[in-house]
Amino acid sequence: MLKTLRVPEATVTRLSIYSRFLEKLDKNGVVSVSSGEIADGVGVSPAQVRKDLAYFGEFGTRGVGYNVKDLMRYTLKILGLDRHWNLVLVGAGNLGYALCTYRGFNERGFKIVAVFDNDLTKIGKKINELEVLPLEKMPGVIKEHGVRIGILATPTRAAQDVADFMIKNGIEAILNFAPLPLNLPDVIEVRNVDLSVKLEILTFNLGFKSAQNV
Amino acid sequence: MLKTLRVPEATVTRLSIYSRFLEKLDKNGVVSVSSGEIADGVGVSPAQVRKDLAYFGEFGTRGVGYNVKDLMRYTLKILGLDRHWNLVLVGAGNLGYALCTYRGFNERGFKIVAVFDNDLTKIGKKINELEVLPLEKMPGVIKEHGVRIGILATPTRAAQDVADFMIKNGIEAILNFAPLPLNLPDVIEVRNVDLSVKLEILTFNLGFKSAQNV
DNA sequence: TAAGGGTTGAGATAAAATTAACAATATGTG
DNA sequence: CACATATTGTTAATTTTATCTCAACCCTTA
Repeated sequence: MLKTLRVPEATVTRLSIYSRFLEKLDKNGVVSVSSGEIADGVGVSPAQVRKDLAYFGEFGTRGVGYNVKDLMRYTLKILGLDRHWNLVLVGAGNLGYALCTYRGFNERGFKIVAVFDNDLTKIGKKINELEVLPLEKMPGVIKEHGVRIGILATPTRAAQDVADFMIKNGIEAILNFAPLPLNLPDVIEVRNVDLSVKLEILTFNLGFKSAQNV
Repeated sequence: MLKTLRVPEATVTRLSIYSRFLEKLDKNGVVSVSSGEIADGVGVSPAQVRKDLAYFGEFGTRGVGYNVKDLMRYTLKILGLDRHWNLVLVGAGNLGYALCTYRGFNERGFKIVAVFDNDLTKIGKKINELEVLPLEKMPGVIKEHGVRIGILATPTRAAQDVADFMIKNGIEAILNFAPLPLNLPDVIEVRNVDLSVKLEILTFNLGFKSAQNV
């Protein structure tokens, strides 16, 4: 069914944005939408929207546009969000705490089922209804909850070891918040969320702007 | 001096990665490095490293490579990190708290000088040595500390209004953690850190992988 | 039913980014 | 010094991504 050959990652990223925008439209009772309206809503071109969708099929009606609810469901399905995903998180520091309590994950069907840390002062503490567990409990949790994705929110120095440990226990994909390039087998999907990189894009652009004015 | 015409954003992103890698090499006492070693270290191709650097000048020596300390300084300078940047942060929730205490910002020369929130239960509380202030105090803080960049870590519903308020008070660039597209003047630099988008890239890829196997 | 306006999907075109190739240059060795 | 090896910077080729264009199609209205 998926006629996907190779989908640019930028397309997947935008699809995620489209789908959230469509959810908002749907919540507001909007029934039909055009590529131009989606484009305006999320800040891309209408052609881009249509091209992105074209990787996966034909979802609209010529002369009419797209049915909001249908397109929302299609996009969610394409992203693999027509189901729930159980996650594990390692690192019960401030960032780990924030991620555990982040509403945005739940809204998209993600559930953190366990939090791990090796810091004895953190083990046993509660984050919402979750108790912080020692790393050694991870294998059991992964099996029990069918976890395929792990979130890495440890200090930088621990990140590589923890990532290796996750993989040894069957984790297939890692969302990495530690600011270092992980060295992992190619079959493992890794995406980095580097909190300061985007800040540095801002400072680069501000600096460039100043230079232009001189 | 900068022979910059138009630099791809991906190049700036990688530059940020390179510069952190170079800092690590420097800390480890490494004096000289080749584009191939940088490439291996951060997971890109050697040609990519050289091309990226070529946007900004000639920093290496043919047949030899790059001086680590020099290249580190050049990359930091290009990114605008040869100075300190004062930031303001709005939203004293769990994410705001985590960002305030995030070491990675400090390490790169960023300093959050004030935290704002309009939630009366949060105003007055302390995050490290910073007191959470009401939004109305922002104009003064921005002027006093020469703040040009704001971090937005509010709930989604408040994000647009807060962004408008920041801009009205002179903020030129925003790092937005709220999962919605902000509608702002073109002169304002905005970058979004969407915590769940990258998770959705992972689920997309996991789903796609399964599909391939069928 | 015919005409006009709107919108998609897809192929053609253009632009941008990445990779490859190689001349130029440095170092080390006999 | 001559030669072999290493590595950059730059140009060209390739690949990838985005934009443009327009036929096909839907809907409304007369």
